Amino acid sequence: MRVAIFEDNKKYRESLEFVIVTSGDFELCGSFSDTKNLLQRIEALQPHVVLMDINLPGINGIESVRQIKQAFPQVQVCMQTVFDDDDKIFASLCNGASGYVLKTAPPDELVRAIKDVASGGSFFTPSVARRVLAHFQAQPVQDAFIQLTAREKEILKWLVEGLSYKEMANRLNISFHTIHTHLRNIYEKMHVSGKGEAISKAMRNKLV
Amino acid sequence: MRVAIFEDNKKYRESLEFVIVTSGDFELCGSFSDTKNLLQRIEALQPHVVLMDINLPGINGIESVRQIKQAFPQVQVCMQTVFDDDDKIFASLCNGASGYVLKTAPPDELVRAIKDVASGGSFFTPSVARRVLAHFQAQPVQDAFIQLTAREKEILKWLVEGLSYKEMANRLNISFHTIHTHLRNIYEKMHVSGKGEAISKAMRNKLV
DNA sequence: AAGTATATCCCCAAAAATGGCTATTTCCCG
DNA sequence: CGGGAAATAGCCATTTTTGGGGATATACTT
Repeated sequence: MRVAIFEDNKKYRESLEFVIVTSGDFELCGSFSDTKNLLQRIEALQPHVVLMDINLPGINGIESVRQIKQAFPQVQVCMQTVFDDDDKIFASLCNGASGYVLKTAPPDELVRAIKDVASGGSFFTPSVARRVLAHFQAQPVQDAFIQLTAREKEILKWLVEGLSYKEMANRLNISFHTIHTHLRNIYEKMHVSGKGEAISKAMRNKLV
Repeated sequence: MRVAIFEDNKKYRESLEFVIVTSGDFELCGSFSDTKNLLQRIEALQPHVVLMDINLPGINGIESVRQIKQAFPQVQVCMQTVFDDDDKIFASLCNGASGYVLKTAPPDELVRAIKDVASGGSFFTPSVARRVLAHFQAQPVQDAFIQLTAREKEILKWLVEGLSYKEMANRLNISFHTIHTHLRNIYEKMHVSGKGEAISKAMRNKLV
């Protein structure tokens, strides 16, 4: 298991190196203080996992992970930082990072994280996991009591796709009038009065 | 650290009990095979962490976590299942679960998960973490080159809100015909042919 | 000065959507 | 068995949307 490090703080970089080489499970294939020639280095070293500091001089860690994942999708990147800052977490994760470990984490958590991401899983340090979770739980209050039947959901789905009554009737092999009736019922259940409101409410409430 | 278990499979429940009592860090305060009198039990036992099977008879685990978190927000719930099914993962997490451990996970992972959630963090088993991550990285392929003018964006916004041509005309103090013209231009720029497609494309591409 | 983009307005006619009302069949529940 | 939900289908009339032609004014660019 080949691991590469990008970390500008010399002290911390050396302690990372120590953890990696003494873990017994990894081979340290590179350790750098900046992202110069980033892609060439990755290309040459062929690491399985990259440990990347989120605050690097020059091109920062967030942009780096994007570049790495674009050029080498099979390389897994695990981010590291002292701060657990929302924006940076989400920016990193959206750009392709597979893990996020705080620098305050104990060595065994780091080892664990590397193993997890290398084997195709992901690892979040608990405080980061908590923030990721908050994102899901902060979803806009859904109108809970919109209870559509299976048929109605299907028709709503096609409505959102942009089909007309006629097209839906053809697609589902039922009469135009039936579509009409269903849509009337859907609008009533959703408390809306037309296509426009129905579609945006459906999308916002994830009814489709 | 008080831990309660809800798990209908007797064998597995007993092995959970064993892990909890032998870990040395936890006090097993309750172990149940169903969710009868759920809230009363929680009330009486005052657990710090609840281990909840996602597939329980009667009221299922997903509904249970919702109820627990609503009545006792300070109680941390960690979900367990043999399946790592997308819908259930997200339903649980959105309903307030703080952790998600597969039943195939080794005991030390379970212990770790309980400690993490008890201390205010969250824990995802690596495969679950990977799926959570996938949700962030699944950026809808944005149609990059839809260049609307400010006025067009404004009209599109109201269209998504569900306003009719007439209502928009009133709102913006311009003629119905102007709305008509703008929408024609908007539809052409967006490569759509009607309200329905325009609204869903606008929402998907975050044009509004 | 000519050309282009933007916003505004208008006519016409066809196509689509909506709302009120009724009706049949099927299937499930008490 | 009777009642109710769900899916199906229809009639009628009105409103809304859409696409095809225009047109004018203003501002900014070349």
